[in-house]
Amino acid sequence: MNEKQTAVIFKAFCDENRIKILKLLMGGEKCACRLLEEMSFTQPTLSHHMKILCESGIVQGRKEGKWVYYSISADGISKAQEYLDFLKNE
Amino acid sequence: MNEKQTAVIFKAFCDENRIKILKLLMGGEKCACRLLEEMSFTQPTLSHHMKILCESGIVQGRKEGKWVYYSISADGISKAQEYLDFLKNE
DNA sequence: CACACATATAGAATTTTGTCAATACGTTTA
DNA sequence: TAAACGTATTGACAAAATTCTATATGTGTG
Repeated sequence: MNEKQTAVIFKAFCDENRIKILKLLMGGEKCACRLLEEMSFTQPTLSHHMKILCESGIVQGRKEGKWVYYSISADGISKAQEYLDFLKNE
Repeated sequence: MNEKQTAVIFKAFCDENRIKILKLLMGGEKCACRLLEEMSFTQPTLSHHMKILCESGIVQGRKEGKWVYYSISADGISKAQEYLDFLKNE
């Protein structure tokens, strides 16, 4: 994994609002509209953050009719964990 | 740990150049001047990145005479790992 | 003490990121 | 089919991050 790809993964965690979104998703899968209720910015901004979270692999989206349900991806987190393990044990 | 503090920790990993610096530090403690040789930016820019890495707790600096030796902090990485564990197991 | 060297800080320029309003797209429902 | 609803995209703007040059600070050396 190169430097750029690693940075993309961790982009998920370097913004305060995205950490808050992840906190909300810890309670389980949530639809975008429910996340929006808890955040203090507009719908396009949420959409932007969800894109970054999905690109990082830490979050996954599932479309169902009009709604998109987001949840935390254990596999995505594992990738991040592998990097930290690697960094620690050398 | 609040959202802001978490974001500060992970700032270490969300820039390509900082990932490269961490990679260099994986080989063991290195002085700033040696890191600078490997990077393709100026000395003040390195200084800036090292400040962010130290503030995140992922890197620690040790001053010796004119030189500053930087190394990876296992404790810092553990903090990041704790957060990822927390995120995963809910 | 004066100079050289390693690093840090200040301030400015540039680039990237976060945000919003407007609008497009896709799906459901009347 | 038209309207309503949830989400994504576009484009503009503001804020933050990255980078540079110039300079300051601190430390060792002649």
